Amino acid sequence: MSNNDTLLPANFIRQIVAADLKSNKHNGRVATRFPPEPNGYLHIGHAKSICLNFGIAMENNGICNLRFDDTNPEKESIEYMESIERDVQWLGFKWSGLHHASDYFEQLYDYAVQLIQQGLAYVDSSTPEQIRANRGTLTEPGIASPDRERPIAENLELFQRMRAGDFADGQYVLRAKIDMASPNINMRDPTIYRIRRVHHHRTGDVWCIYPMYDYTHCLSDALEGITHSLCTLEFEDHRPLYDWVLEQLQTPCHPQQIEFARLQLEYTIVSKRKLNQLVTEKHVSGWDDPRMPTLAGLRRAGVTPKAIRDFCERIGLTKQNSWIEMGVLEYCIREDLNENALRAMAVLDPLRVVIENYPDDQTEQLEISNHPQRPELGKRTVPFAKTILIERDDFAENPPAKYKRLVLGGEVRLRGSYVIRCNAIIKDDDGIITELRCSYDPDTLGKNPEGRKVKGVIHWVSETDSYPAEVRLYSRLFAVPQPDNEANFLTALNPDSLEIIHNCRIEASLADAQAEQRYQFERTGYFCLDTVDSIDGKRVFNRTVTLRENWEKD
RNA sequence: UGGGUCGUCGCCAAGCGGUAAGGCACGGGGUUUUGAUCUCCGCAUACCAAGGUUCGAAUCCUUGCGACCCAGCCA
Repeated sequence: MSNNDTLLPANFIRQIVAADLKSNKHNGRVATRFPPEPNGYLHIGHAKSICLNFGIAMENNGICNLRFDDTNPEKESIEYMESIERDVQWLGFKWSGLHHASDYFEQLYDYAVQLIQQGLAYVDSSTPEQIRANRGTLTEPGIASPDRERPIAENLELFQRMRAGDFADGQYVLRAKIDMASPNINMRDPTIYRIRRVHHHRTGDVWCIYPMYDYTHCLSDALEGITHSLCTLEFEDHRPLYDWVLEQLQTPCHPQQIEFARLQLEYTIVSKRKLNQLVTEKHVSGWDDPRMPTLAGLRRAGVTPKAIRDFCERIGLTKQNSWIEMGVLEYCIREDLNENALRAMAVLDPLRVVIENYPDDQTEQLEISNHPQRPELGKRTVPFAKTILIERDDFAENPPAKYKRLVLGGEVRLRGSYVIRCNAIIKDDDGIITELRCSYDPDTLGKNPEGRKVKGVIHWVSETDSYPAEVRLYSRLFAVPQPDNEANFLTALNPDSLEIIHNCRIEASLADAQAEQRYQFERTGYFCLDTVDSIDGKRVFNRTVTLRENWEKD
């Protein structure tokens, strides 16, 4: 038994694979695949499936393919395909083979011909409406199409002519001949080929007939030698059809389909249709808007691949429909960022502080640790001067109970610097505080003052040796836990999901912040440079997640 | 009221007949130049319900109840 068996939590799929390995069901092979349809960007729900499929393969020295389920060219595109490849790699996985269902179109066609020859498929001229009407209902059996007993030779000729383009779109379909009375509606002679004159992003105009998912997926799995075909719960009813197709045809193998519950995350949606709607109706800036649950969005927000992988492991894997609280994802993000993000100071809402007893033209280059628990991450230089900026709400004229920041006549520690005392408040004509006059204790750099305790610590930047920046504070995109349950999910959008702050000041070391670097703006949250809008010297930072807040804000 | 699937702590989730793991959340204590981190402690006599089998049941059986999925020429 390897270490993995003791370190990784048990789940029912790991158990099935382990049992199959033990019984030598697939001659010791484990082969999985991640099979997205390229009709949208990958989201956090796909991450669960990616981690599962690639994870199962890696844990067992198996292989995992990336396969595009590109059988419906109407909705698919190259852009989506490219984004999917990019996102899977970013998440940290490397596929064994890169395949497309469209690679198998010729073989799929040949298999269909075999089905016809075996009397197990027929060309139907019924209209979509007739097919639906004759399918029966959940409680009543369907009735046979008049074409169901069409002679094999005729089916063969018609199917060949469907491919040749002799017929109009929709004029005929190829149907599997199974059981119109089956209690499982998927088995009531499902359509397996339709005529559609649509340009396919990979096969161009070579085909005018396209195979359906149920027919394509099982055969693609078999052709790739997949051992465990993992999919979500809604396909449980399709498993009999998956197995039926493979049982009728001579295929390289017969993979086992196993279903698991898809991810449902509170305060978000993972419906590609709805995500697409958010993009096209401009409720967000794009598929990579940092509020989107897409991998591209999470990446731009500063979430790390490691955090997402950790999340996918923590949430477990079962067949139970369940809702994961946002707190779990946030915990995973903070855990990684707390350990690895460089600390820095940024003042979001600056208030000027003049230190009256500090020399006018003096500037000190203070050395401050990049990480309080990890000295190996080094130090940075932060300039300190007579005039500094602090966070406006780190001062209170009328402090609430237990307030431990700066108050008139009180002391506070400037992080990595001196202890200062507030001596006076200066206001403008409207009564707005414009400046604080303070004094510093020169004997408090790197040590605590004697004879008294200074509880509060606040962050700051030098007024002259700091830089302007735009900071974008993101919070949950939706205001309700289950937006999908709303009559119209758009009404559940959180109007305050983005707050843009223009006049922030960041410490000098942040001037050359790198795109991939994650920072903790101390006492504020985790941030990273926005890769899209930080241009021409303009610095834009995205908040990935706040720091945990254990105290009651007033 | 056809078929499929699922019901263990607020949210996830182990458990696979021998007497309820763990994580998140939450509450409380300690450390701390981030109200962060870290750390210690607490948190299901109880497993949808009711019967039954057994020395022993969350685990087996029976009957209920509840939830989710399926009637695309989507995947």
